[in-house]
Amino acid sequence: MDSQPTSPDRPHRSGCPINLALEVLGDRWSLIVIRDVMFGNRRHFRDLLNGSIEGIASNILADRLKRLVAAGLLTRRDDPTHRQKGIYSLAEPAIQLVPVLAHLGAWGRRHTPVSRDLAIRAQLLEEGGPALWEAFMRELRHQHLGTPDPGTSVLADLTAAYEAMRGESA
Amino acid sequence: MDSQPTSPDRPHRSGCPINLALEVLGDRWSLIVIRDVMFGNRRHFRDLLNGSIEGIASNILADRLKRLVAAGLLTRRDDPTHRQKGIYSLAEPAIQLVPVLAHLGAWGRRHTPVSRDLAIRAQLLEEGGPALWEAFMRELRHQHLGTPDPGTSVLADLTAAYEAMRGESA
DNA sequence: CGAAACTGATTGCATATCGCAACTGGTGTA
DNA sequence: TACACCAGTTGCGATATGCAATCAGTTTCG
Repeated sequence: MDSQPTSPDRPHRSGCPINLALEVLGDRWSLIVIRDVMFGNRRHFRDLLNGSIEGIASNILADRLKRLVAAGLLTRRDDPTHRQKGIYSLAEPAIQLVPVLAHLGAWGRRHTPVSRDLAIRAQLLEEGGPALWEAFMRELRHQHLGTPDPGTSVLADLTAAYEAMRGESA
Repeated sequence: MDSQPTSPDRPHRSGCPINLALEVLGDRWSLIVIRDVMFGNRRHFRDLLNGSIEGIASNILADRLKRLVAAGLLTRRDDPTHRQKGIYSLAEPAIQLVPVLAHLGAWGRRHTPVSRDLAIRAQLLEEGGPALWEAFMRELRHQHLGTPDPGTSVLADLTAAYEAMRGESA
């Protein structure tokens, strides 16, 4: 039984916004899972487990999904095509992490030894700026919350750029 | 002997910018320490230990300072007024976390039960936007890296607002 | 000088979490 | 019926955390 740094009943360390954000997201896996749901559109347990380039363990994944659902960042609903499967979706708070992830990616690109193919999405996201983030967030709301189709697809562009970059260096 | 999730010799989980950023910052204390150096201008071990509203333990603080110095986010120099003291300063990579912290604070303010007084700085930082962040970063470079005095002081404004808010609710 | 207070840390220990691998019980497919 | 696949759990050794006590060197002050 994995329990976590911030269990629902534990008192908060402080009322500071940065601290409280860290109490939810401040570990080595939570944002990785959100990233994979967001940019990789991985919606099932197995997708997230097998598609994880960082190699998340199944118990950690199970625990993080549980926690993130409890924290209101993800929602889970049954998959109608498979009785056992659950479909995980981003909730609005997670969608509002787009600017955080964009800046975090930009920082990583500048200050850590990133690989070229994996950095291209961060670069496009950074260069697109707040306008692109907003478009992306609209798209995520459509995909995950069922709001009207915004028409454009930032995600497709990001994925295409990544695939192109991957093909190039292969 | 505390060692840490990302020791210098351990291979990286992946070359993804977000992952690599998380390998440096993805724990419950690293960004708290950076926040306190940045916004609280705490430059000594004891300042950080005693001033910590979240109550960081001394061994964790010692370990994080060591790690952050090793990662190039902080620098440490001897204090000329006290042979034993070290003065910790933000290095450029840490200063470039300002937008990340601003967004993270904004997110926390929106989606977690923040306290009013501690949220005011996040609010001002959010409302100020990128222009204010740049001014703040120039100020941090002056304070921590010894670049020319930019004249303005964002930090003073943030601190004053916090003090005012604290006095109000007292 | 010498005691007391303060400095940046370190140590020991109980508890919690992580990472890994094996496993469980249920489901879809042929 | 057999088999591959599914979400998720369990057990366990290694590692990290939280807490209190402690350490040795430094400064202060009588």
